[in-house]
Amino acid sequence: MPARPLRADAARNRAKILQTAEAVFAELGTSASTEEIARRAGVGIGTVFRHFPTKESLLEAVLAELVRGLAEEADALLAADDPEAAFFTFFTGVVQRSTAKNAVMQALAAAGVATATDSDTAGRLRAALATLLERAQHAGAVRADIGVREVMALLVAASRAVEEAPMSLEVITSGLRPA
Amino acid sequence: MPARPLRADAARNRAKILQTAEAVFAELGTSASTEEIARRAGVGIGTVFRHFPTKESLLEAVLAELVRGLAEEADALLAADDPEAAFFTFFTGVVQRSTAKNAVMQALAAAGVATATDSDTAGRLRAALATLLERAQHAGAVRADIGVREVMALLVAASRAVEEAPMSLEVITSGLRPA
DNA sequence: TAGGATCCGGAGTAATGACTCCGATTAATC
DNA sequence: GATTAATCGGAGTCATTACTCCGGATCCTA
Repeated sequence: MPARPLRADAARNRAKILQTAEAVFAELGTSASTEEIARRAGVGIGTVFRHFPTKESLLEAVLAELVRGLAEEADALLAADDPEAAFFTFFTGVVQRSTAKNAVMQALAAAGVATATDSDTAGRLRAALATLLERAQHAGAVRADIGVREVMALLVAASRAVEEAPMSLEVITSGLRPA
Repeated sequence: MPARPLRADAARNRAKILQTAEAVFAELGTSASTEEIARRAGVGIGTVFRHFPTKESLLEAVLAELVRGLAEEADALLAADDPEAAFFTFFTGVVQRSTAKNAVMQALAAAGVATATDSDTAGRLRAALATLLERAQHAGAVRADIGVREVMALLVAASRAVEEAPMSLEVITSGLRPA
């Protein structure tokens, strides 16, 4: 993306910071200090702020990474044969894997997804999810009166609830099925 | 509760602070500053800290108030005839009324309810909710494989999801019904 | 209504956290 | 290996907050 490619050490640090930030935000919440992230990443604070001039921009970058992962997953499932399995695999998969990522998921919800992430990726996720949903609805596996918006809200809700009571996921997915 | 009753102005201020704090936490999140609360309540910062020596203690007090309200509501519904209506009235009522209180609800969930509140009130809520749930389950209106823990987790989850997508409440309550 | 106990207000303190700056360091190029 | 431009590290700045302290205001009692 930048006109000149990053120097080797710069690229290494940038990746390390991003990866560490994701872990720290997940563990300590989005209010974790930038210094903590720098320490764990093994770099100076200055380095963090050169790559991400603002704490918010760092959060956005982490979010973008997350959304990209989700989008890839959804894309992959578009090829599946069984629309019901595809949809519910995505749903439960995301929820179960996000057990530790709730702080970020929360920020994701608050930011409305689209605004915080580069809209290409967010759009891809949204589009893939929309297709998964439509197919599942068409196959009669998911109630017809909800949209992508509801599914995303319920994804976030389920992710949190599952931490408190794992059975919640079952309740929510069962609620997604036609009455 | 205190050996000596509070002076009139002290009692007035205490109540005003509690009430203001609930509103501010709901509007700005639990990270809202104590000064903001003091300003809106029309008292000095010192006054806030005399009544609640710690910000955390203030949050706990607000939480206790909230839980007390919920407990009363649940108690009131114990007298109802129709177990199904009683349970779902409580559930949807709490969710819809909590639209603005999510920050506190969240803290409530994080604190595990029982720890943060004086356990009497929390216990009362828990007991009343347990009864509502059991009766509804006995009447075949709610799936039998969940407990109070799940219901509370889903209450919080639904409260958040409803803000993003109102239809989510429908999905979750429908998931609570037997398969 | 006077006296004393209680309570109030808000300037001040200490700690924390986001962000800046620049001398030291390192990677790319010859 | 020498040069230079990009990058790094972390001490320092500024703003924000939770919390303290005490002179003055307010309430209760006799």
